[in-house]
Amino acid sequence: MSTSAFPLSPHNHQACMRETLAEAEALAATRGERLTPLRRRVLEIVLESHRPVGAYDVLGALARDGARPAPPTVYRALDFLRAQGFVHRIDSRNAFVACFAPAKAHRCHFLLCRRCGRAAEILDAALDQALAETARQAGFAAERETVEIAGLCADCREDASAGVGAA
Amino acid sequence: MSTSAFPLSPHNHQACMRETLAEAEALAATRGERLTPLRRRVLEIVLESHRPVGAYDVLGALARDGARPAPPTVYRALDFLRAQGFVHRIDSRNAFVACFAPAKAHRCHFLLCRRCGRAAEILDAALDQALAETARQAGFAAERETVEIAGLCADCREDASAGVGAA
DNA sequence: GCCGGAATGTTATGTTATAACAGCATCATG
DNA sequence: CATGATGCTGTTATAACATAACATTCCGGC
Repeated sequence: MSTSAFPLSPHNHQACMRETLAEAEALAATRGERLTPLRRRVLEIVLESHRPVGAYDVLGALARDGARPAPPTVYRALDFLRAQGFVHRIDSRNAFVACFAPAKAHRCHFLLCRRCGRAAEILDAALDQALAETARQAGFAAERETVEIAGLCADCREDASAGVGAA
Repeated sequence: MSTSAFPLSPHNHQACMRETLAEAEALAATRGERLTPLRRRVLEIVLESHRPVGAYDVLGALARDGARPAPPTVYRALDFLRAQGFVHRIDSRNAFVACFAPAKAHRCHFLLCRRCGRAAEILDAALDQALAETARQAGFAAERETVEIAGLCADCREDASAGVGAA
């Protein structure tokens, strides 16, 4: 019954990934940018969950593919994907999460569940407005924002209270 | 003429430091916590500017004092100071900044100027409210927030436009 | 003096990220 | 086809940030 920004827990993630990947490919083509096999593979790896993954986790996944790239290879691919808005960085975790709506221009604000580990992108006009107003009042020219709210998502709150005892 | 959250540029920083340090000492005493010489010295080092400093910068400063502590010493002191609210962590920079109002309970939201490097703490009820409302709508139980807005502070905007040409 | 807990010291290592340069692929153009 | 420009990837090395695990010391209360 929650109006959660998180994906429904048992959603069809295969379809979710496939569609997002297709969207990224279309966007890259439109922009004349090259979503090379390596970049595409890195994006797939990050898309595999709705949880932030570390650069070295990506490195590990590539290693399991058989390639044995060094860190710069991964960081370069991630830099490209970030520049395209296909992936966002979670500063409070030194990790990266896929964007599941790369076509929409948006600010990158997140909810991070400490229990299930999922990251949800927030799209909230009132919050955007409040941030803009805060900067304006200080005479500050905002260029980039890091907004990450950590806590418990709706699903995990329910599970936790169910686990403790009375519903 | 800006209502800047940043300190006035040529403020009396000696007094600023001294007062904040005294406030921290009083708070620690009240709480029965021990602001030892090491912790106090680390706090002084972080207080020396309104810019975030890295843990290894602190380490360097301690080394110049003559002590040669290893990283855990610095991280432990910083952990203590953070727990007391005397220092905050800037996630987007892996760095630490002093709190100049440690007695006031507050959420830790920052403006970060990319030109002068200063960090300003934001105290904005409307922003707090918007963040709370965003979480509430998602059924999310917020526990900690990282809010860091990077850009140009009012002083640096003026300098930059002055530098370019017409005032 | 002695004990217990907190603080600090010490050693080693884990984790995240980038600099610098080499090699190779792709493609437009002569 | 040769050529050179550009951009992508590979490789080596190292920088920057952070913590685990255990030893020692400090300090107050008894």
